Amino acid sequence: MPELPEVQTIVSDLQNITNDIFTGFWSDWEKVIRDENKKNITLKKFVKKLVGKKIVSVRRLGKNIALDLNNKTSLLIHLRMTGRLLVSDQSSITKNQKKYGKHVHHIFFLKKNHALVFHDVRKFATIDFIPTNNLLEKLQTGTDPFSKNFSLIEFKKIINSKQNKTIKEVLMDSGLILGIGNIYASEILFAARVLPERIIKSLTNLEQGLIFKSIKKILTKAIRLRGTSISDYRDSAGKKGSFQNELMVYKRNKQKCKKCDTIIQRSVIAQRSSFFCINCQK
DNA sequence: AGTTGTGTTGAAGA
DNA sequence: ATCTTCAACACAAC
Repeated sequence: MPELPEVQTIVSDLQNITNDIFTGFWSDWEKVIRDENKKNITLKKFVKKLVGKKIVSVRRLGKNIALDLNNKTSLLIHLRMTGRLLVSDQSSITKNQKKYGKHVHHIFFLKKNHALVFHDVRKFATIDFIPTNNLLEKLQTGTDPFSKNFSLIEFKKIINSKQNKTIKEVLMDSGLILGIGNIYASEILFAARVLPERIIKSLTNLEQGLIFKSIKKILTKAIRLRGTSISDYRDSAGKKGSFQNELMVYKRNKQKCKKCDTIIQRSVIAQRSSFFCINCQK
């Protein structure tokens, strides 16, 4: 679930740990810890590089969380599907403890906040240790919807580079636009009154403008409501967001449309579930 | 009880 | 090169 609004919420929460210092690290799934060339780093090496370093800033880069350290390196964390980063003030979490919670796979120990606990059911999340200067070149090349560059003209240029793709695929292509996943793609297209299967070249100028506006509107609202907690997503205090209460179509197939009572349908586009109202969207 | 679907993304295969 | 498929893993729902 962590798409842009969820990652943004966590990054905002993690401003609390800026200026804190790493005192240790534990992991039982070290294969996801890598260097800038995506090569695995041994736990020993990683700990040695990390301990004593101060967190100088926490940033969102697409769906990634960057923790910048005071030695010109950064931890680039991607939560993938089920990752959670929990700031713990429990002194009960100690380095000597043998067993943590069932799905806790990494723990960063901190001087002031005790610990940053990394919970990940499916173990897909990644931790990359990268020189801060090389961070941007290691990332997806798409434009962030909240960057200054993301104008209507730029948006049109981006989507029209994929004339024969469906609008839903293009919205979710992180090489083009950053941060939109399966949930928000469906919600944005409902707000824009455009069906997800529509091919780019079939979209009118008006529809492209509506989709552009809906991207900002839906993502902004979702950030305000601290994200969508359907299954795994939690903020850094372990609390749920509340955008799941505002979903118009996502996972609402066979239910009535909140606007017109038509039954919401599900279809598969590029191997991903898509949800839409055949009456509200054209 | 076995099968299917799940938020992501990059690596492998065509 | 560029496109599609699949693997990484655990679990819930059917």
